[in-house]
Amino acid sequence: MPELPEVETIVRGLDKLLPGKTITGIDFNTPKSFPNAEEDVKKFLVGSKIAKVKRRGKVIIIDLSTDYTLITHLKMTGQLIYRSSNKNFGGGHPTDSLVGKLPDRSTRVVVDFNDKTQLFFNDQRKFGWMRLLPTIEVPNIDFFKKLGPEPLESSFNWQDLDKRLQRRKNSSIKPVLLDQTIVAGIGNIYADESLWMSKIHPATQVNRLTKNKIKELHSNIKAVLSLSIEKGGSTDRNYLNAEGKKGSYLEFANVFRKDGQPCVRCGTIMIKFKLFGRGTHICPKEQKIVI
DNA sequence: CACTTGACCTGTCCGC
DNA sequence: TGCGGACAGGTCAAGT
Repeated sequence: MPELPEVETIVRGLDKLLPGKTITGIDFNTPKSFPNAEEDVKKFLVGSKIAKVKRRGKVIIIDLSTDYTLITHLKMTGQLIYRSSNKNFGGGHPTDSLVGKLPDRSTRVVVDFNDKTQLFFNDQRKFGWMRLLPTIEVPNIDFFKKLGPEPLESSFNWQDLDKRLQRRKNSSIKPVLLDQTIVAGIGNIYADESLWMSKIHPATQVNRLTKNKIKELHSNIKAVLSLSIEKGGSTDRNYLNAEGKKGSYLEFANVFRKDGQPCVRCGTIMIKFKLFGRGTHICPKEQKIVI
């Protein structure tokens, strides 16, 4: 589910809501979703205060005031939803979020705070996880060690992208964009969108891309991710932000889930097909494979 | 090593 | 309505 813009939206929401709160309890019963031993988690977590919520790539990092950190990967269907109270739900209160009463059957973890508010980690497909680890260990986990640069940092220039893409010069561009060790945070939606904007066929070999195309792709990746953050991310089916609300980026998408509709640039009917196991959307006229 | 495929899960949608 | 199959935004491990 969530890619960089969705994770960024959740993080911004949680960072406004959580810092300063003290954890008074935590409950989880799906070992896959929280692999630490329950007694360790309770011992190290209960009584500590939330210091800061941030992210790296698609991983959410919740720093505690102790030497511990809670990290979460939402994978396809994970949600982190904060609730100040359940008592208004089901009654149609105008400020209610779009989810119903929590916990529900996909709730994997519940964190309780001192002011009676709660954080729910919901994950229908159980691909996601939450882990508690010493803060000093966070940069050492495999995922972070191999992770590529943050595409929205101003230091990430087109030459960086070029150099990293060339490590996979015989591969098609789309799976390379999805590879988190090349660039962090791009997923299926924003790969399709940035390739459409750059008029690049997703199966094009990296070594067939001109420097100008890579320059264009670099700037379009930044543009697409920034616009989506501005719109609160993409809600296709599962995604909700920290307050349980949807994102509206898909209303502004040009190609993702737009198969059967005319391309806004040239009017050609856009198509969807499977590429390396992923649903892939293109304008068949403007995105041609360069041989 | 570079590259591709399948597995991990559950829910939903579509065609018969 | 029921049933089987395909599909879903992400990563890994295992295969070639």
